[in-house]
Amino acid sequence: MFLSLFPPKGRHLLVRRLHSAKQFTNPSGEDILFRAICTNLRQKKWKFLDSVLPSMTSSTVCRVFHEFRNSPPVILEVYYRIGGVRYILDSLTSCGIVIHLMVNSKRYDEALCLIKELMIAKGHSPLDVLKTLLNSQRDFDFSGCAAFETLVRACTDVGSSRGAYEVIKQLRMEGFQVSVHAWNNFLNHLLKVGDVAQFWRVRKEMISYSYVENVITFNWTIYALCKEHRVIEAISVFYRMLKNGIIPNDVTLNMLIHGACWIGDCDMALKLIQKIVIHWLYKEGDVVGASVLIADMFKRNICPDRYTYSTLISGLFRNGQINEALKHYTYILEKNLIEDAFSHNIVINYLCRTKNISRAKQILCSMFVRGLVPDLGTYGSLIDSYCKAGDMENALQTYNDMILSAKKNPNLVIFNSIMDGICKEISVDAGKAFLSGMRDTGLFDVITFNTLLNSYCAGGQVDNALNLLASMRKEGISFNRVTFNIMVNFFCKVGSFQQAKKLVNVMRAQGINLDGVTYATFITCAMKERRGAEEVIELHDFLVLQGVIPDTQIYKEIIRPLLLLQNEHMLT
DNA sequence: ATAGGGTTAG
Repeated sequence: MFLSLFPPKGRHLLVRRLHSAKQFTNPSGEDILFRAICTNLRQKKWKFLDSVLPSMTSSTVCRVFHEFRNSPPVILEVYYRIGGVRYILDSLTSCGIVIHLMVNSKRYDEALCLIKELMIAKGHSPLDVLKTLLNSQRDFDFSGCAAFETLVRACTDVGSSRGAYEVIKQLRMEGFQVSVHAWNNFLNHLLKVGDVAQFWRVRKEMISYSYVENVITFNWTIYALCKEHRVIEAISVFYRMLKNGIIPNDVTLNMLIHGACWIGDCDMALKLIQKIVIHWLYKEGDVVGASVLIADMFKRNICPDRYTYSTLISGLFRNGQINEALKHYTYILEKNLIEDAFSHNIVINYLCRTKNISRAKQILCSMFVRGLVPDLGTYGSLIDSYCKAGDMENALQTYNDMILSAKKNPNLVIFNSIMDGICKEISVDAGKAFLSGMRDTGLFDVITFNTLLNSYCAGGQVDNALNLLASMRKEGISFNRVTFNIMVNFFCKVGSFQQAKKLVNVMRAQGINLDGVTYATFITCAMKERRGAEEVIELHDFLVLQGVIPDTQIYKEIIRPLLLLQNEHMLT
């Protein structure tokens, strides 16, 4: 088999030389191998690679890539034949070439994978990878920003907001213009991880570079304002959008409805639904060419859809307008406007949150009756509420029903719910075993680890907690705010406020902002520890200086009285 | 590309 791969002439000699190349990794051996590979590749004799694979080092691969740098198909073929990442991971140059080629041939997922491996398995920083990509772009005449933008995406995928930002900044310094698309993706990521403050900074920066916002940018802006309950401003952004000649779409409309529900103005939401988005525009009178735009929206069939109604119902529940919510739910049931499980899930989830699991189960049954298949969200809500109620038996029963009767495979969220239930209701060791099962399925994330970490901390198992943190790092799972909050809580609870403060510094250095939970953790622990007023206030000052917005309730109930007391003291 | 439900921390 080995022999048939060689050209007949001189076959014997080549095999012998190859054989010695295998045994003695001297430079000439590698040279012979390299030349043999090149000759065979030029003749498109791919199978030759398979046979010499055991003798190929990453430096040979790198030389081959360099040799064929102007023949992308050859390099990609070699890359796949040698089995992908592991043979080239040691050589940043090879990786740079392959990433560019993958992106140019629109194999984004594979490029993403390779970049992530470089960062996770090899520990290269995002800026290291960028440098490599810039070098190979220069050395091999690649063009465009697509490879760099894939790197940004890889950073956000592994949870490194800071890495993504650094890459974008560095690219700017190198004179590259990242696309609006890439900025939008990054903005989306910041909203996803809940870093609204950073969202605003990045958006401002993007505009300061005179990027033209498109409909997606505007939609994210409206969404961010709605999330912060700044609906009036969201509406004014909507107007600005019209003025800029950017036609809002159904997503824009649904986001505004979302915002209206958040501030409890469901009437406004309803009006938006009835598209009264016209009367109202004319009344404001400041919209140039509104009629044209609105006519266009009509043409594009922007009307209430499944998102609209589920957004509204969910908003009503959140505002405590239960009857209103149920009224709309019944309405869409009667009118047969429901196409999927979503609206049912919202009701089920409300019932679960209010510990009405039996009624939630009734809705599940009614879904079957209506011929509507419950989805993972339906089961997820039920399973989680059983777990939270400490009823692992029913949680696992529902889990089995889902798999056996509904033939649905659990997803990450459901695994995480069960993980939490197991840790809290069974044992942390059982949780650890469950994690290894999750690892086997490839479904685990930072939440999974946080859940187990929290259990270790709650049980005072410091060594296990630290080991878990180390393995997170090894597997490329970035710590998030919750990870830090768990550790801060641990240190505060054992009275090591100094350690907890050190952690806060690490958080800040990693670009993770503190939040109300961090604040509440410090202050409530200090109170429980019966620390003196002076120390508690000092902690408060420290946190405020770190940029945290104090939790309103804690500030009112604890800090303000302490400050008043201190003032009185100073006066007397 | 973007929007609705379900997972971790006080």
